[in-house]
Amino acid sequence: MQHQYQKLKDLLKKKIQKGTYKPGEVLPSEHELRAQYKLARFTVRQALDELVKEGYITKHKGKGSIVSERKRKALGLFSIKGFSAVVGEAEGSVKTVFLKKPYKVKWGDDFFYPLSPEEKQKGAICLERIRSVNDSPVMLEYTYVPANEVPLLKESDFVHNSLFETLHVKFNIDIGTAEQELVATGATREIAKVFGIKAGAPVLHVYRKYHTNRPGFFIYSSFYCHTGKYSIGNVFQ
Amino acid sequence: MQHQYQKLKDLLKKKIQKGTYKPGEVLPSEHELRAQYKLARFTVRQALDELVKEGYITKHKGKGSIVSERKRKALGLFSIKGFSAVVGEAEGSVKTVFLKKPYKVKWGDDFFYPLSPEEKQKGAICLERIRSVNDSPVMLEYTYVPANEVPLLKESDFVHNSLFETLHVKFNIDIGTAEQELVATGATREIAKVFGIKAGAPVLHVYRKYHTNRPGFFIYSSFYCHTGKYSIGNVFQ
DNA sequence: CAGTGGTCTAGACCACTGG
DNA sequence: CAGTGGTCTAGACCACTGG
Repeated sequence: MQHQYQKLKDLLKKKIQKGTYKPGEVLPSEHELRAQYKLARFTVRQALDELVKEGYITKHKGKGSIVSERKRKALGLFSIKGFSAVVGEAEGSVKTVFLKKPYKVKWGDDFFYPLSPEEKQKGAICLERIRSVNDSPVMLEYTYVPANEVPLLKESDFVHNSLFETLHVKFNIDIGTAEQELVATGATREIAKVFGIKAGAPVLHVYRKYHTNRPGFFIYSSFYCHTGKYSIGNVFQ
Repeated sequence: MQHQYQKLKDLLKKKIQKGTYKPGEVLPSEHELRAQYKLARFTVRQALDELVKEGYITKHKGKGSIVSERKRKALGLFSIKGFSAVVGEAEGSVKTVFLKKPYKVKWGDDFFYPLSPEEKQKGAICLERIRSVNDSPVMLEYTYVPANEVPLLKESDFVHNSLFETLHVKFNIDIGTAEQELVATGATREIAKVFGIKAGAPVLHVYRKYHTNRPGFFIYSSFYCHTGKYSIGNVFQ
C-alpha cells in the first residue's frame, strides 16, 4: 500500500505533466490541499517537498508553490542540453540501445570502486548500453548490477527499457543517493568509433555508485560521454 | 535567532566532527534526543534529515542513525579523490589562491547562462581563483557574483578564504541547489599553462548556476578541472 | 520482544509577500 | 491586511531490525 503523501505527490505530478497546472502558475496552497484531500498539513508538505526535490515545483514563503518551467529530458540521472548555447536549446528524443545481451561477469580487484566480500563473491550482471540524442550517440555506459539479487538477463525483462524503473516496479528497489567521479580523458579507438570522433578527442568519463534502499546493495556504472554536441547536466544539493 | 532544529543540527555536527560520535556508531535515537533536548520529535527529525542531506549520517529503519565514514575534503561543492585508484586514496591539503583581485565586469550576451535584465544591468564581480591539492593545481575557476547585492572587492573581505562561508556569515545568503553542465574539452594554451599540461590535453569544463535563498540572486561559475592526478567527485539526489 | 525510524493527525505561532 | 509557507508541539500507529 502506498503512503498518503506518495499518492498526493503522484496525483499532483500527473496534473503538472498533463498541464492542469502550468509552468509559472501557483499550486493550490498547502491549506487548500489539506482541506481538499482531507490530510494533515504535514502530509501535504511531505508530498510537496518531494516535488521540490524532483524539480517539479519551487516553494516561496508568503507566495506559494510555483510550477517549474518544463523539466529537461533525463539521461540517467543526468539531463542533456543542446550545447551550442549550453542552455535553452531544445532537447531531442533520447534513445537507449543495448549493445549486447546483459551478461554475467566476475568483478576483479581492479574494479573502480572497492567492493565488499559479499559483492565480490556474487559477481555482477553487466549491461552495455548506448544512449543517443536525435540519433547521435552521447553516452556509452557499462552498468554493473550485483548478481543473485535480481535476475535480469534478458532485454525483455526491462520495463520501458529503463533499469531503474524495472528495479522499482519489479523488485521494489529504489535509488537513494549516488556518488560520482568525473575525469576528462582522451577517447580510445573503440570509444571514438562509437561516437564518430577522432581517437584521443576529449570525452567525459564518469564513475558512479548508486545507493539503494536495500542495505549492502549498490549499483555501479562507468560511462563515457561525448560532449561535443550536447553537454551533460545535473542538479544537486 | 536560529531555529531549534538548526541548533540541534549544529550541535550534533560538532559532536561528530570532534569524534564524540565516531563513524559507524549509532547516534542517540530520535526519542532520546527528543527527551534530552526537550523538543518535539518533528524538530529532532528535521535536524537529523539535514545531517543526512549533508552526508554526516545515514538513517536505518529499526536500527537508528549511523555516523558516516569521514567526509571527503570539499572542493567547491565537489570533493576530490586521489585518482590512481579513483577511490580510497588519501586526500591532500586543498588551497585556494586568487589569481588577481576581484574586479567588476559587465556581462555580455554571450554569457553561458541566460541572465535577467536586472542581472545584466547590475553587472558582476568576477573572482579568478586557482585551487590546488598538494600544491598541484586542479581547478581554475571564474566565479561571477552579481554586483550591488554584495560589496566584495578585497581578498580580505573573505572569511576563511571561502566565498560561500562569507556570503553566509556576512550577508545571510545561503546556497540552495546548483545546476551544472559538464563538457570535456581540450585545454587552451593558457589553461594548459596553469595546470602544467600540454595544450589540447583533455580537461573538464563545468558551467554552474547556484540558487540562493535570496530571490533572483544567483551565482555563476565557469571552471576547468585537470583530472589527471585527482578526479572530481560529487554526491547527489 | 523492546526499540527504532517512517508516516500521520490536529492543532499553533511566526515571518514573509502582495495588495 | 489576509494568505502563504516555515517552524514547532504532543501525541499516535506502523513496519522493520535484532536479540
